[in-house]
Amino acid sequence: MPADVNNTSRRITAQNWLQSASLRPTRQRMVLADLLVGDGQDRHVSAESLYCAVQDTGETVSLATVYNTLRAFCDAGLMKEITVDGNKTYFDTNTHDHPHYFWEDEGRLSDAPSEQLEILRIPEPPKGARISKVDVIIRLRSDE
Amino acid sequence: MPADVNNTSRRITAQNWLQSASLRPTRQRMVLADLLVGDGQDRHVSAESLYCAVQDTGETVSLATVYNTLRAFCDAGLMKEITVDGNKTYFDTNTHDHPHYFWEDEGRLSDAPSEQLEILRIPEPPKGARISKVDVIIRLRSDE
DNA sequence: TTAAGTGCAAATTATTTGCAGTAAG
DNA sequence: CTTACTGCAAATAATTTGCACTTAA
Repeated sequence: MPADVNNTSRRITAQNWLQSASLRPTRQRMVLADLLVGDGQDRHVSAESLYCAVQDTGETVSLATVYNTLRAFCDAGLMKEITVDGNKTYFDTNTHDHPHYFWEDEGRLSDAPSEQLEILRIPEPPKGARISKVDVIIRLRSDE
Repeated sequence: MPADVNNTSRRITAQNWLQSASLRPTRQRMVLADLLVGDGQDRHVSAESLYCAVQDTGETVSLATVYNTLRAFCDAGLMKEITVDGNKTYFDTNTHDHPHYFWEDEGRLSDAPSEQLEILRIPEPPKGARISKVDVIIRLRSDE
């Protein structure tokens, strides 16, 4: 077994994460940041799901602040917004371009193994335009 | 020059299109269907954009009916819903899986040349799940 | 001390729905 | 005739915003 299964040494603290984007470490932001990057795993959340996660910790952050803070994290480049479902906005702590699974039955988003995606060529951008992002979303349904 | 530049012979009439899905050819549906498949081109619309297109023809169809009818066309398999922007729902008359360009500046959706997209391998679905659809969205920004 | 952050309630926006009237088969 | 379709106005749902209060620097 490797020495550092959980990659503790490279784990980013909520504190550092906020600091790296020059965002003030308020109590609310610390609570959210901790839920988002506290264990070093990539997270995919909606405002609502994150709000529920906060409540499970016993802490208090208003729903409006969850919305505003997720926006702030995106503006600061700490997270990326992912559009998969017209009714909800999802946010990803992994800001690199990578494919996603969207579990249609549950409305849940997760990473797809990017090493299993091999794209040889993508359509080139029409003249006058450049590619800002390429989304690959693999929509899943549970077997019957 | 080829004999049939506009592919007239294969062009589907609004009438036939509705008929093929056993949908009653009401005046409103005929107006919308005509705008959607009348010239044999694939169309990408939002409820709002289609509603405006209707008004340009001088015809009248209520916005609610545009919404309901687009839903009905999707339910009948005549169109596909495409999710690219959390604030608006887009519909495509081309029901086959194919890549899209999304012009972020204008909020416009169009087909990307699918022959320029070469995907060698996509992540396999986790056990218990099957792939229902793979979306490839190439987001574009105008230069400078 | 002061600019930024927070929370509430109200506003906004896209879409859906209830229902009474209209039209297609 | 009878069931599906349409249109309006009201309902819904996710997200944003105005503003008075609080807090980090």
